[in-house]
Amino acid sequence: MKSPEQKQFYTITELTREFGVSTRTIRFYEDEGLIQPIRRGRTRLFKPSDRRLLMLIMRGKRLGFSIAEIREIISIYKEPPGESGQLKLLIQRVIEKRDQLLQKRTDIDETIAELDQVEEQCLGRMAELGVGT
Amino acid sequence: MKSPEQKQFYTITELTREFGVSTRTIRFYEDEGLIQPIRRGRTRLFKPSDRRLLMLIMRGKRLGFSIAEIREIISIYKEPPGESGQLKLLIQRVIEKRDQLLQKRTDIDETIAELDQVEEQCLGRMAELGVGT
DNA sequence: GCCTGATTTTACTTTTACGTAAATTTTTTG
DNA sequence: CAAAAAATTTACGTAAAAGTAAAATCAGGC
Repeated sequence: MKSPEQKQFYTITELTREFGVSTRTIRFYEDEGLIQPIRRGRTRLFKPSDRRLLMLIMRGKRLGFSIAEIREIISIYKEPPGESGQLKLLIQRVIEKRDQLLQKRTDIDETIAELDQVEEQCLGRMAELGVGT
Repeated sequence: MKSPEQKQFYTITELTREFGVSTRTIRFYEDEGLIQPIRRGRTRLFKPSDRRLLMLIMRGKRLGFSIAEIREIISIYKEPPGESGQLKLLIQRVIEKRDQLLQKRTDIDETIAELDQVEEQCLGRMAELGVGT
């Protein structure tokens, strides 16, 4: 059995529905060089690899990365490990990005901890008032 | 002994240096109602509480939250737990924000895992080449 | 008390990430 | 094949988050 729904190609509107964005947005990402759908005539055809790139892009957006930063991240995945000097550079870039992400995770954990405190206070106050949750 | 460097007031330039932003940025946050420094004449004086708010703002920015979203988060902390209905609403808002943050953390963990893989491949390739890290 | 540098206000500009509209294909469907 | 629906190109518009410039004002040191 093949994996579920492994389509050859996706149309632009299929992808706008899946990711909840407009055609303008997807074409914008193409203009920015983040994806390169092939063409049949003028119409764009998106391969599964384009779809995976879109998933990466959306994830980057959720994390507050700019298009430029998302481009960097994508290029890290693309880079074919070549010559030794390049490899060292690539590792440097990996380390940088990971540090950024670790900082973000710290920020998130702190914020969640604070929100937990607020919630606890609320629940305590509600218990005092004799209110059910 | 008092805690280290507990100043009464900070000037705008002290804060720009500490947070690595411009005066324009700090005034912009004031215009947006995120902070409310007091005035001596026309000059702004920032209290430790304003400084703490700026820390919250910067953290929000690092996480890719918009000014509007940062305003929401700040207002969660400010909200004095009042009446029962309000408390329930506040808890709802806490839960929403926390869900957003948990999603972000998932995104981060996935991205870090992928970066780790890239790094491993690089290191493997370098070992093949007989190159030291 | 004046000079120098910091601060403020006002207003126009810029960049990013798309939105929107119009005119033109292109594709699909009856 | 004709009509409708979908996709494309081109171009201008916009909101958010500041940048920047100019002119005026203020504060602190000598």
